[in-house]
Amino acid sequence: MRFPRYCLVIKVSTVTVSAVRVDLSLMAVRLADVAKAAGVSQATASRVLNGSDRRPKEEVAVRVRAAAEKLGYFPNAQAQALARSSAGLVGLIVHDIADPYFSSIARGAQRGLEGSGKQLMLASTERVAQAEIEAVRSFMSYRTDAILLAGSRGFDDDVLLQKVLTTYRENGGQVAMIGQPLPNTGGVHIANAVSAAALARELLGAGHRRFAVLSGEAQVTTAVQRAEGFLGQLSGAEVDADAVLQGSFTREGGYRMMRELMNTGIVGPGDGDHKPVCVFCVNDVMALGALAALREEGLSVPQDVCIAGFDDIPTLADQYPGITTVRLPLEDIGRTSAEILLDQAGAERRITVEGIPILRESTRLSRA
Amino acid sequence: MRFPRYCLVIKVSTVTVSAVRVDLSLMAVRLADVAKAAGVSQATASRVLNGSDRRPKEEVAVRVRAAAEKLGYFPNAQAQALARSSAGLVGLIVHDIADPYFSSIARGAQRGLEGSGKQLMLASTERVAQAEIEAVRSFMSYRTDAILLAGSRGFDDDVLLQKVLTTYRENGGQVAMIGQPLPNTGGVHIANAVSAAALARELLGAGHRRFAVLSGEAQVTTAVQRAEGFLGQLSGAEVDADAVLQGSFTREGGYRMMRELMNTGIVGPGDGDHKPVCVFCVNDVMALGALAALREEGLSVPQDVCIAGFDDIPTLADQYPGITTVRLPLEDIGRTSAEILLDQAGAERRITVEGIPILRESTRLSRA
DNA sequence: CTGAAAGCGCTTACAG
DNA sequence: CTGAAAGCGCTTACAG
Repeated sequence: MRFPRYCLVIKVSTVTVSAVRVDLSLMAVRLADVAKAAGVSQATASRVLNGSDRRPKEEVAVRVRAAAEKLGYFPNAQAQALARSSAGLVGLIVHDIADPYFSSIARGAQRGLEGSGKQLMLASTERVAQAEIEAVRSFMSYRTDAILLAGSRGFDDDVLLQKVLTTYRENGGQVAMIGQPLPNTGGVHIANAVSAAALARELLGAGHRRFAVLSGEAQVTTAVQRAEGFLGQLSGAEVDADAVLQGSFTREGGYRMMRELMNTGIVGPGDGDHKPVCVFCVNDVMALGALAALREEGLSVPQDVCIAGFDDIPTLADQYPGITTVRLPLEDIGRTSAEILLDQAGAERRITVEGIPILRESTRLSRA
Repeated sequence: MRFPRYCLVIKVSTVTVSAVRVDLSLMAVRLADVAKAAGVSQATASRVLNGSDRRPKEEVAVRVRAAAEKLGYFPNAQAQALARSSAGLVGLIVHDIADPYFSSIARGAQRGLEGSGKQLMLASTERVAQAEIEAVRSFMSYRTDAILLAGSRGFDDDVLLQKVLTTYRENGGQVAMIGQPLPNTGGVHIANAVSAAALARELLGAGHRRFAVLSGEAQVTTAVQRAEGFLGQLSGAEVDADAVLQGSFTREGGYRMMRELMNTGIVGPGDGDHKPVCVFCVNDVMALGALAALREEGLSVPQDVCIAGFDDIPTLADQYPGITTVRLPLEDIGRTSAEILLDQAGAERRITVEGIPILRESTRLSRA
């Protein structure tokens, strides 16, 4: 948005004559214009309009507000940011805004910011580590008051990421992580291992004895923790998984690994004698991909194969049969982390949330 | 992010001694610091670092870049915005970022901005007209270069919204609409009526003769246009819809209206003699809600009832049976509208996209 | 090619 | 309570 510099404000209004619109406004109204119109100093106008501990006399305030209203004054947030050394901005970094996991969190974050006067800047990094770091840099340039980082990250990226975040914090920026925590960083931590273990316990309790696990890349901490938590619980019950695969932490990854499970014969049409294998996918999106592979082969859930995910993304509400998962209060998580950031004192506050296993049709055993 | 004002930069670095980290950096590095370190004027440093038509000598440039790198300089985007009268920001306003329709568009918009150096500001308005206007005001304050408005809006809100957008444009801001166009506004226009008519044509061609339409609020232009386009095509074929309901343009709305359809007996278990009713929901989310209602009553799709939506949100890929819909290239739409904004000359450019009917299982007729 | 200086639109000690 | 003035960190004519 470009505002010409040297010109007088004639009048801010639009005159419509038939189909012809004559535009009379030439530039944005500045605080100085409002002050002049109200017959006060710029300092006073600022105090009336944009908040201050000093409260001008009500009579003056009324005049200023009237002038601002009449001229259509909008404070220039950039100038305010510069003068105040605070931009009123919060940056949110997600892997993919089109992924329901992240868009739910984003919605929560947006809600958490409501009424705070802060605006959200969004960066969707497409899971590229470099893009994530670029996003942090950009947010630093914009002097965002805080940065919210959502999603699991790998060990390797951490060095660079941490370095830049450290710089950010040294300059007074706040950081909150969602999901996987980074050292010295507050936010909402998801108890992946424990929650996955709870799911395994429920599944065992429901009578399952045959399992497979579809996990994500070895560097994706979240994937690893979920898989390990799940497997740990199994071995505690003296149960071994038939297979543990490792692939991409995405829908496509779930699809491919399930295909592999079918190719190797670990998963196939039920013979009525054995219990179906219960396949734990370390996130819901992967479970959806796995399901697509099963459907292509005409295998039915839960008769031939049982399936479980993790996250309880909103998409699952429309799945039929219902898919067993671990419920995470995604929107709340987003909201809470925004609130943590807003709460100055809570800079280092860290909250841990445990997921709740939800057993649905997809893991229902027909025979005891 | 708060930067203390009166202090010297000692050194920007982090010394790690075993587990103890000693923080030596005290404030953000300014351009003046870099200039001094490199032994040049601030003007020269600016030209080297932040772009300009004037190109300083390479030897000097090298020195400046080295100093910037060494000190860890980050340009202050707010100051740049103030000096340049351009913030490098694009505002995106959606109804609900957690809705796949909007999050797909958001992803596209983000991609369209990639490499342009522009950052995205996001506002999710929860379908509250007032929030939408507030978002525009806020974006105006931040002097965003452009605003992208996604989603259908009602007639009533338009007056206020248009007024504020007009002010915005008068100050040089660009505006693009996605979906429903506003007068004098460029962007990506969705040909709702035509596309819905095309769907009706396909459905008729597939042998359907009994229809019901679940539409959105009367003020939601998109809903009205889709319903009318669909019905218009039917009457052209001398077919009357059994029912046309009007409710909320949401998943919940679809659910309720389908319940009503069942209560009034318009939709029910197939008797094998009649063709099932084909229910057209004016968007996919509504179709999903309608489907949920059908499942609760144990009705099957497409045997008892056929169903069709509109949008082809990514969620549909995981529906089984597949749901007939009208495909909109959501991500492309977002990307294109961002590109339109980036293209200065194209301020008033308007692109129209037609949806493509995709017939899937949910409308398959078993008998010819 | 390079630098001194004004200006972007605000806020906020500091005086009055 | 109110105002004059300096300052926030940049960019960019304007001279040299």
